[in-house]
Amino acid sequence: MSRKGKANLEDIARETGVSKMTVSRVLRGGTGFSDDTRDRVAAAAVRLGYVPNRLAAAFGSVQASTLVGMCVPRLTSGLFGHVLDGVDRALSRLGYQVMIGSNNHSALEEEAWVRQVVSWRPAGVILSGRVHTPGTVELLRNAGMPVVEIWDLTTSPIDMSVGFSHHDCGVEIGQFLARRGRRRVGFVGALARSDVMGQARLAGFEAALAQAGNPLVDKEILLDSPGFYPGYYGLETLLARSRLDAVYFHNDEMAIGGLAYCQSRGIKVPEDLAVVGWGGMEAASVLPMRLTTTVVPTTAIGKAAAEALVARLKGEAGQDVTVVPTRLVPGETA
Amino acid sequence: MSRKGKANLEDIARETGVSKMTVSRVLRGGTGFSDDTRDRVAAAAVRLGYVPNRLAAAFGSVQASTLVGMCVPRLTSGLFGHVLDGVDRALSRLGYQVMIGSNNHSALEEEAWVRQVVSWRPAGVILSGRVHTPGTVELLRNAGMPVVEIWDLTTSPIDMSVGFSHHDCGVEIGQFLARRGRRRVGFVGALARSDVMGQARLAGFEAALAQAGNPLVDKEILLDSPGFYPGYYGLETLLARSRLDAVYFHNDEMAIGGLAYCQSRGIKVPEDLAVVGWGGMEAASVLPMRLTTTVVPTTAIGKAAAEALVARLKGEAGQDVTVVPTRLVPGETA
DNA sequence: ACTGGCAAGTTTACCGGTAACGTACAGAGG
DNA sequence: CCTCTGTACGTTACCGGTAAACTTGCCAGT
Repeated sequence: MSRKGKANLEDIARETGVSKMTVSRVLRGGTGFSDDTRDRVAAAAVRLGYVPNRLAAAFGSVQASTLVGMCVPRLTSGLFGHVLDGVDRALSRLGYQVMIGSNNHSALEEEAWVRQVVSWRPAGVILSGRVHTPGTVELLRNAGMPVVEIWDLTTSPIDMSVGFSHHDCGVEIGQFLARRGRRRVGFVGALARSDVMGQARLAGFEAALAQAGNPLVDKEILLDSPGFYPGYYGLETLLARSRLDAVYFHNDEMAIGGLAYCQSRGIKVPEDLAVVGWGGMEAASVLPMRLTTTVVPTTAIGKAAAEALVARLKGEAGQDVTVVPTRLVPGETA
Repeated sequence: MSRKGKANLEDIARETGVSKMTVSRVLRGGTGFSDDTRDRVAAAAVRLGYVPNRLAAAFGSVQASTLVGMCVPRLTSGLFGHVLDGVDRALSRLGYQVMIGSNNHSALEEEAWVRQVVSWRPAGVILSGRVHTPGTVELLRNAGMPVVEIWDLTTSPIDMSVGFSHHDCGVEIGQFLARRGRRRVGFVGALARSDVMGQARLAGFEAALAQAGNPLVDKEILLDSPGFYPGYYGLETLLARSRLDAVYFHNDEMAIGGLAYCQSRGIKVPEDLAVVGWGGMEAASVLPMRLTTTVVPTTAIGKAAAEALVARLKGEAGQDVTVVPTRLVPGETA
């Protein structure tokens, strides 16, 4: 055995009396060897406790990498956990491994991550969002590997895009509230400018409200991360400033926080105030009062992204832009 | 430039008029070169758009890998999302990359994942739980790399262990309910036998109740995954069978489902029925009624695991077993 | 008997770094 | 003037697999 005490192809070759290359072909399930050779090689591999070396494989030939990089804004987000799950399931079934990263909603942190991951020469990369630094784009273009941008659809992707339009989500809710006769509408958000996609929802929302003749009355956008407490206090702040009959929240967590505030102050939902969230987190559907929200097909997006990536790797012709539609699910809060 | 159109060390060396090795040393921030050489090499690297090749680096030398594998039971779990975040933050700050996997609470799936990840010759591996197949253990021992088992503490780890005792969590809640005078206690769980750690909590819970003289009256363990609906219907089934004054749930999601059931049936919590969860999910603390639960320091566990791993890699003496204690947080439901 | 063709291999030349070791040169010390 | 020492590099030999080209043996067809 080699000096590291670990068996390699050459050790198996020596054991079996064939060449290294034949062992390589057998272990990768290729052709060009007899059944007898196959069995002897396989037996020797088990006997010697051979562990394949994907480092050497990926290093030696350009297109042998089975590594895929995936970057999400925050790993603690329930939604992205499901996206990640969809990606991981689809890819691991096809023999790929996933290297993760998070960018904290920052294009700069994303570039830093891309720089790291590209140095591993992955087969492809999945990014979240459509906003990237010029450095990121250049790096990925030069690398010449498939790139899938998920979550926020873009018509001019770096390479491929899978998701839906955040802007349209906002429009849909704006129209929905207008149809329901809500006239004094507000918004509670978080992460300030850094969450570009939340901003897109707000922009669509404002546009739809303006179109309907009842522009957004007031908004409260916290610097915090979009959780329960910011929802609670954000609504408190907003209602202290403006009289409203409907509030659209950054996401379901914040909306639930808002509902808690309403309950604590005796504000009747939906009579006095309509509450709408975004995302479709599981908890929202078992609350005493089912939240009106936009359900995002998280796992499906992950799966579709993985499949688009692999299709491109296999040279199959796929579409560059895949729309995975969201669904407005009316609950009891609006 | 080389045939692939991408610059490598040799291209930079040619540009700069030094050797490949000197370029390598400069780019890795070593010693043995003049300031002038450093500047010229760095400039050439930028000019040629050099992208490091970690594949070659990790392949060429045994201890150069900056890859860490991390396997969790389910990527969709909110708790593990936070653990993953803790791991990722700590490791990426130190220049490591994380390769993820999920095993769906199955030791066999875990072994399949370990087999894949080990073939990338990572610097170390983080596993969730203490139950592994003999194949997994052998594979990791032979690989001779640091291994951290997190989440469920074990006194005889493969290598290192970071977490807490699930059994003790169960004991603590059992004693807590006994102290509060609950006499007819039940349990609602999920995932049947496959979630070994949930089983451990149940075992500790039963032991503590028996010790207190009021053994567990009844339990309902579903085959489903531990979510809101299984909590709802699990409690319904259990209460149809047995009269109870307290129920311990597999986790907070299920407990919240149980609370929803209580609300829908007019069961008064905690007067008629005490409800206790496990995990400390954020949503549980903003419900109309704060859930009594065990809060698990998820991010801290991830961070501690990452730090233990890196300490071992750097040859620093660290402890093999790190306890990250959980905290029983009494709410309004028990 | 000769040739062509195929299955079943072998041989060789890399891939891009890094460790280990070798060496040229400048300045210090005797 | 010569040796010694340290700095700043250069050279070489891998790491373990893969692609591509080449060889061998066997059989069928003419």
